[in-house]
Amino acid sequence: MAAAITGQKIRGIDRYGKFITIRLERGVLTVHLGMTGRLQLDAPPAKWTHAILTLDRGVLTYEDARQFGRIEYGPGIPERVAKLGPEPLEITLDEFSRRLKARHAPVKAALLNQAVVRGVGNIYADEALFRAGIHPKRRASSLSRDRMERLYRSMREVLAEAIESRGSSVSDYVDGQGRKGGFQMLHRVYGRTGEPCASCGAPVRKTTVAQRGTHYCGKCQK
DNA sequence: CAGATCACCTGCTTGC
DNA sequence: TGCAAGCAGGTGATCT
Repeated sequence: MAAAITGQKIRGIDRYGKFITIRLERGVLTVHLGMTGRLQLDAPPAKWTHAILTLDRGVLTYEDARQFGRIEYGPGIPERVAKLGPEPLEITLDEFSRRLKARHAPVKAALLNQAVVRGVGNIYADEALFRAGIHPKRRASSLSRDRMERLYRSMREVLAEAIESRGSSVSDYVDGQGRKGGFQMLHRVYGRTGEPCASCGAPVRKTTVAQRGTHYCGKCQK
């Protein structure tokens, strides 16, 4: 990969779901941060730095303690990435409804499934379901038209607000400039197990859906 | 084919 | 204090 990309200019940087795509002159670097990956400019090499890209101005490093992330290089984005579902901030309500209606899995599992929509992760699935008043284990196909619309709006609202707050720093997340995000302050259920629900006061509960920790209000979410 | 389960890793917190 | 277990922003392979 080093030999293939050396000397190429960076033509643009975009995002595709949870993937970061760095467009070069003859190919594309496709990056996924996994759980603990970080792309940083001018950060000194550390214990878990796996890639060092020397640029004309500065050094771009990839650091990842858990090593769940990856960097791929090819003529375009990989096929398995290209065929993921639509962007949640671009999809229409009708298309969103069609896709969820086709899923028998718990609605939270469907939201996390990147083939359904691309980009919704564990925090934002929990937060969107809370705002929509929908129980995470309810079958996606069982959602009424009204609930489907509430979930659609909540998902987009949560993502837009999280982006505005530059993400959620639950433990160690920092952006490319090394700054922590601020959305964790606005989480209503994620990481708030046992605390009173912001809406009704009942304690926030925690369960498991699709092998992921799942936070919800048993009283507000049906 | 959709859905469920497990595997991949390190590091931090919790409980005995 | 020490140590084992449990848990964490996510996919991807492999089962049923």
